[in-house]
Amino acid sequence: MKYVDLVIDNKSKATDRFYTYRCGSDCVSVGQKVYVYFGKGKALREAYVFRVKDEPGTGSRDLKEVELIDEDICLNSEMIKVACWMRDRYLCRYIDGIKLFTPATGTVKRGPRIGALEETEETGKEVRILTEEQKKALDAVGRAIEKGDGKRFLLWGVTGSGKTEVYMRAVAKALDKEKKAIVLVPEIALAGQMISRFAARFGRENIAVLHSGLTKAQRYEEWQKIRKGRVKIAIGARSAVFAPMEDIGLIIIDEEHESTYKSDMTPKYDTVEVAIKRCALSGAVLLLGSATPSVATFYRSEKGIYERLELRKRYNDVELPDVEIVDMKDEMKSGNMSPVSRRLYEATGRELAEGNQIIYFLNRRGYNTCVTCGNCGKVVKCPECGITMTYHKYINGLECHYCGYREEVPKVCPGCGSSEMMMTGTGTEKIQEEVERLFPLVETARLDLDTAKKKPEKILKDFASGKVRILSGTQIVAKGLDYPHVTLTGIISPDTTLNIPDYRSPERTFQLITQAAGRAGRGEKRGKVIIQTCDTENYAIRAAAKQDYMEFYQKEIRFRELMGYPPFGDLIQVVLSSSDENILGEMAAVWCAELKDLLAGGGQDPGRVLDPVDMVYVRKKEGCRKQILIKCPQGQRGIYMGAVKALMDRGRESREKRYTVLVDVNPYRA
DNA sequence: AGCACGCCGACT
DNA sequence: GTCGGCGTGCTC
Repeated sequence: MKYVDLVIDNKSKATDRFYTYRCGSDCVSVGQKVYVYFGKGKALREAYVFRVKDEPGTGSRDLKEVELIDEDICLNSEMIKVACWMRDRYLCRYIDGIKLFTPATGTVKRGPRIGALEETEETGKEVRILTEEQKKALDAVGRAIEKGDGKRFLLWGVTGSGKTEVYMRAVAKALDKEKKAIVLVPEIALAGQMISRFAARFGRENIAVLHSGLTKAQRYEEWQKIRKGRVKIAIGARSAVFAPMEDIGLIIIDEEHESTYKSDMTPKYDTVEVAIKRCALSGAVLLLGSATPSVATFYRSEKGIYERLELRKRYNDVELPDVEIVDMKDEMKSGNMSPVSRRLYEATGRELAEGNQIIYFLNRRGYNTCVTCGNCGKVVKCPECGITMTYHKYINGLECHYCGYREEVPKVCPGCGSSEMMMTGTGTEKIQEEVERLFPLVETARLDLDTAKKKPEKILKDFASGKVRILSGTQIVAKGLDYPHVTLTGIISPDTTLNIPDYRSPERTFQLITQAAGRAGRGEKRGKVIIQTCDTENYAIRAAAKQDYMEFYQKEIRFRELMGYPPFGDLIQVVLSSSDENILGEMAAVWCAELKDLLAGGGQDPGRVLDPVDMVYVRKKEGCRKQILIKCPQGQRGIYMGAVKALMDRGRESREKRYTVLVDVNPYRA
C-alpha cells in the first residue's frame, strides 16, 4: 500500500494544497494523473500525484482511495518541480502550472495531421562551412552539452550571421549524446521557417510541433509523440517550453528579447525563466539567441551568469547600412506637414530611379490614431477598454486596437456636442496614402495586420517580384523580410514606441530600429536608413543609428541600476480592480499600507512599494483598475513575494470582497 | 469550484 | 406540513 499527496484539478484557490489518498497500486509515480472522489462530490475528479509515500503521515484520519490511474497522461518529477516553482514565482496554483504541461483533453476533434499541414520544402542537405566564430560558439555549447552541467549561453549574433546554423549543429550534438532538444521561436509565423530548416536537416518524423494554433487533437498527437520519446526535437512558440520531454540536453530560445515570451494569461510566466528552471533541474544547456539581446540578458552575460558567444561577421561580408537621422521638428518649422520628410522623399526618389525597392516602417496601424474634440479636448475612447480609438479609412470607422470594438466616427462630440472633431496622429494607412500621393507613378502596397489578414501572400509576392516598389507597414515588415533589392528603409516615427510610458521603451525602440534597419542592403548594394524623429538627441535613437549595441547598453544599464529596475531585482505589479471606484480607492490604500508594513517588519525599505496609480487600460467589465508597483531588490524575492501572497490569502478569507487582485512579476508593461 | 447542510419564508 | 431560496463551510 502506498500513500500519495495529490493536487485536485478544479478552479478554486481554496483547494490549492496537497490531499493524501491511499493507493492500492504500487506502480504509482510522481507526475501521474489519477482519478479520485473528492469532498461530497459524486463524480470522479482529476488529480495529479505530487508525492509518493510509504506512510500516510500526520493525522490518522480515514483516507479515501485513488480510483483510477491514467496511463496516457503522465508527467515526471522534473515537471512537478517546475509547477511547484511556478506557484511561488508567479503566485499561481499548483494546478495552473501542471495544466501547462498537459495536453488539452476533452472533445477530440480530428483535425488535419500536422505533417500534411506545411509543405516541408526539402532544401536539400545544404551544409554550410562554418565561420571561425560559429565554430567557436558551437565548440563551447558542445562541450557544455557533453558535460550536462546546465550551462547557459547568450549567442549574440547580428542578422545574417548564421545563428540558425549554430542552433542546428548544437541540436545535432545533443542528439549524439542521446539527449533531446526544445527549440523555441517567438511566434507561430516564424515556427514554419524553423521547422522547414530543421526538417530538412533532421527529418520531419523526428520533430514535434507545439503551439497554440493547433487543434486539440493535433496538440494531443504531438504531445504523445514527445511524451513517448518518439521524437527527439520539439519546436514551437512559448508554450513549447512545457514540452513533456525527458532527457532534455538543450533548450534553444531564438530572438530571446521578444515580448511574446512573456505569457499574458495566468500564470503570467516568463519563458526564459521557465527554461532556466528546466535546464537547472535536468542539466540541459540553455542557448539564448538574439541580435539585440534584452538589457537584462546582456547584463547577465556581462556578469558571467550566461557565457556570451558572439557572431559579429555577416555572411558574404555584407556592409552595414548608412544611417541618417532627420529632425522632424525642423521639417515642421519649415512648413512640411507631411509625415514624410524632404530627405526621405528625395532619397526615395533616388532609389526608385536606380530601380531599387523601399520599405517604410511605422509601428501603428490605422489612418488617424486619435479623434479629439476641438472644443472641449475630449478624446474618443473605447467604451469597453477605455483606450484611444483609431480611425481606419478602409472601414470608414473607429476601431479599438485592444478589444476590436468598432463604431462610427461621431459627427458631434459625445461630451459637449461641438461639431469640431479633429483627426490627428499618423498610422500606416495614412502613410500609404501619402506615399501614393508623393510617388503616383510607381506601384505601392501596405502590409500590416489589416492587409495581412486578407492577402499577405499576394503583397509579399508582388514585392518579391519587384512589381511593388514601395512597401509600407508595421512590425511585420521589420521582421523576417529578406529581399535583396531593398536599399532604403524609412523609419517614419520611432517616437511612437519611445514615448510609451514604460521603462523598457528605449530598449524596444533600439530593437525596432535595428530590426527595421536590417531590411535594407541585404543584397549586393549597400543599404541606407533614414530615421525620422523629434527626439534627435535620444540615446536609444543615437545608438541605434550607429548600430552600436554596447553604447546603448551601457547608458541603459546605468539607468536601470539607478532606478532599481530589472535586472537589478524584480518589478512586482499588483493590480486591483473593482466596479466600485470608492471601494477600489480604499482597498488600494489598504493594500499599499499593509504591504509597506509587512516589508518594514521584514527589515525591508517600505519606500520600494510605490503608491497606487490608475491604470491606462480600463476594461468596462472590471470597472476601474489601479496598480501598485513593488521594486523587489535582487535576492529578496522570497520576502517580497511572501508579503504579497500573505495579503492575497488574507483577502480571500474576508467574505464580501468587492474587488479582485492580480499579480504580474516583471509585467510586459509597467 | 462543487456540493450538502440548514435555517427561513411561501404555498399546497 | 414541505418545497426551495441561498448563506456557510469543507474537501485527504
